[in-house]
Amino acid sequence: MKSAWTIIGEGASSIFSSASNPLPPAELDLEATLGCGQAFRWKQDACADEGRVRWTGIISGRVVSLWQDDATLYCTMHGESFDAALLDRYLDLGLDLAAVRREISIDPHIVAAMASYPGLRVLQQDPWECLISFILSQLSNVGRISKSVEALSERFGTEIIPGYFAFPTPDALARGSVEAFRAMGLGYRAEYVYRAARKCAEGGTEWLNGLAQMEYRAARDHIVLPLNDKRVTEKLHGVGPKVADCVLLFSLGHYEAFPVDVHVRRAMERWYGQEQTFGKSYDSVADFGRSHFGRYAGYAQQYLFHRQRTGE
DNA sequence: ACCCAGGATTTCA
DNA sequence: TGAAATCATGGG
Repeated sequence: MKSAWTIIGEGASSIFSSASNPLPPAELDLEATLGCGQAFRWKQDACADEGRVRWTGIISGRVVSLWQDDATLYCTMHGESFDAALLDRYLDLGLDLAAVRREISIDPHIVAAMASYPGLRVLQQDPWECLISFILSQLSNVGRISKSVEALSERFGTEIIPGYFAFPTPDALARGSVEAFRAMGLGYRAEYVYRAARKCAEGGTEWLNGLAQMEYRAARDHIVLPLNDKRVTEKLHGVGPKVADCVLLFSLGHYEAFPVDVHVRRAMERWYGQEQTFGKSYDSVADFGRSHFGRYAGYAQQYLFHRQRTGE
């Protein structure tokens, strides 16, 4: 997984550029990628350089700003060094997006979905932050999820520079409490967050990161155990198949994962309901998504999700 | 006041 | 295996 892009400059105002290897606009659409609801901490800068929209967020404890023009992606990263590998991994720049689009272009509906924002990329976020974010996502909405993640960061995370907080480590969150989380408006998800924090504070996050090395289905079964499984005491609470799929897709490189929420179910029934009758179970939709779109089904899912939410 | 939200768990047939 | 009730709350 080596990036095709080169880096120019170093330090706090480095430029992540494509000078010797131009970045096709269709390879990265910042607005679609950072604003489509797969990550929750990116904000558009009100005053952008020369009228361009700039996005600022936190990647693994580094404050990062991104903007672009026709052929170049610019990046500034707060701190002493410019970590190109960090950005490369987060944006998954080693993945040939054009090849992915080609591979999932197997019907008019998905082609139409991709046409509006061909540069929408699936991110590869920090698994721990991704896990908590999507535990918070259940029966919620993108705006509220963002507020909750931000609130947790401000209260339990380290302040990197004034006003910018790292997402809290498992240890930091485990120093909180269900009551405190509730008071912050997390609702019944407060207990899920606290238990996940305790588990990862005590047992580490290696087991979570290690899921990237497994086969997709084995990885999901490792997170979501059957109710009568004897290892149920080790189970994460508040993590069912949908949240698991989000974590596997958005942070662990499992492009086959096909998260099915209300929007995706709606989209699937709307555009594929003729050829396929979906049952009520989660996997009746998710399995069809995988068999229909193949190994990059997760990408198809994200395009359909985005179209269903923003399109007509 | 009413409905919906990037669902999961528990209960009961 | 599979419905149905329950969960806590902000935002439209």
